[in-house]
Amino acid sequence: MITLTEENYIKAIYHLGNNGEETVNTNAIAEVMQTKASSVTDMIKKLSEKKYANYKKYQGVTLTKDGRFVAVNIIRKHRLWEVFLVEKLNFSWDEVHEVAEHLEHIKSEKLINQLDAFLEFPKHDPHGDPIPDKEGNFQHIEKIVLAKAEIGAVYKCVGVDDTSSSFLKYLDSNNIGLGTIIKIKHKEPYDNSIKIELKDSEIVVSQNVAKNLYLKKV
Amino acid sequence: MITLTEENYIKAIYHLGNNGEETVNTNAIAEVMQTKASSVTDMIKKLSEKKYANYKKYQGVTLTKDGRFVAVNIIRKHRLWEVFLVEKLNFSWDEVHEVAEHLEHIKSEKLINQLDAFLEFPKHDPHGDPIPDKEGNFQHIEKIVLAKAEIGAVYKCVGVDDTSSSFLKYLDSNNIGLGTIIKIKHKEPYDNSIKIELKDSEIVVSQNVAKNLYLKKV
DNA sequence: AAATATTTTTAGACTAACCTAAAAATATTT
DNA sequence: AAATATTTTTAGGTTAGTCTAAAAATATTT
Ligand SMILES: [Mn+2]
Ligand SMILES: [Mn+2]
Ligand SMILES: [Mn+2]
Ligand SMILES: [Mn+2]
Repeated sequence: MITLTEENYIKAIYHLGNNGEETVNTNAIAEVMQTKASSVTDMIKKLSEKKYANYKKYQGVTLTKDGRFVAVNIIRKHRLWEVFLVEKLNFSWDEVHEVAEHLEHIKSEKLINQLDAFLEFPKHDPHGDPIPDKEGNFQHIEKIVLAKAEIGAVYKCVGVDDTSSSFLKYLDSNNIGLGTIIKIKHKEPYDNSIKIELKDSEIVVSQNVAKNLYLKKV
Repeated sequence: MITLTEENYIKAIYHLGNNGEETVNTNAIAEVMQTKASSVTDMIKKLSEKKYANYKKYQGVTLTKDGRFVAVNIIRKHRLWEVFLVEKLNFSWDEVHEVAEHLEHIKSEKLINQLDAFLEFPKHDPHGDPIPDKEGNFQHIEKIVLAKAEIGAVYKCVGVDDTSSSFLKYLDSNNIGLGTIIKIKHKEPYDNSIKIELKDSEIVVSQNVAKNLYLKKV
């Protein structure tokens, strides 16, 4: 049996370690989990005993194969529920994350596989993130961050890094969504802001925005 | 803040007390919650402090108005999710209860109201139980139990008391579902079994079955 | 390479939800 | 109305997940 709290730690370790590849340290986990480092140490020990994590004192933590599988499965559920909320229940993309944080812990194979079918096996969630299949496989989406885009080139928006409501609402208010086509007009060296051309407007976005919006060349 | 465990106790008290009307005693709660009486006492005290229950030592417990509202809301969520599972995800009526036990604790007003709309405001769940609206109101469904049906009369099946998978599968295997029309042929005084006529068969059901199937005269 | 700073772990405590065993209250028999 | 049985509560303990404060290990500066 795996608890809800254990699941959340595993997911945090997976994301912090760049999809379960790198070692993650205690303080980083404490920060995203909103707890103290000492609590994290306790939990890492437990995850290690349960064979979800590899842990050597003072040396950080990585996920085992089992741990990665747990993580990918929770992410699958999270993202499928996000699609459901947007596609079927008329949520907007800035409202789904919070609810999906809870729905992702419902344990029923049949539920999630039927949901997947009901949604017609979507490949990405409302933020452009890939949805793992039953076996835990998913494609890496090709994308670059707006901050590193070439001047003059034309791109399609394919994802966001920050999924906070405030960022997504900002994008909404500037008519930027997944699929939106933009052209890079100018990069301002002074503050790293970027001027982009949209369908019928031209706007300047801050470095902060430029670091959180993913693009693909068209 | 109300915990998942508190919610489950409140729901149990509501159901045991005949929709929050009657006093419920400690042992009865312990039985349905699968815990010990001493744990129940602890929890009742907590619910009483939080104003969800009225409690006098040794005198059993009733729900307050707040407590009943919590209960009805969880039941609303439970039953809407059951409808969703059957109508949209192709679950059968004997598979939904378990999953709904978890889904009923997801806390999001918007989620449940949108789900309600998506399902087109269903009035009952897959077991014939009424679904409370946003305000917590629901109609009492008129029904009698098969055990008390009149010989010779014709009825429609409108609900079940036992929602266990084994009972529901038994009904399935005998082609009895909600909406099925039956005629009462004979009551056997020896063991209280009842002979009923279906569309193209005649079967004898045990007292146990007769006590768990609800009917309405047609 | 020593001193200092940072990170991580340990030690000991707290709360929620549970347990067992014993005591107290209430209900039922005699 | 006593005696007995049943129900409920209390007392004290356990586990998961958290905390603070202090100790230990590692990293960075001087
Ligand atoms: Mn999300
Ligand atoms: Mn997402
Ligand atoms: Mn149910
Ligand atoms: Mn039901």
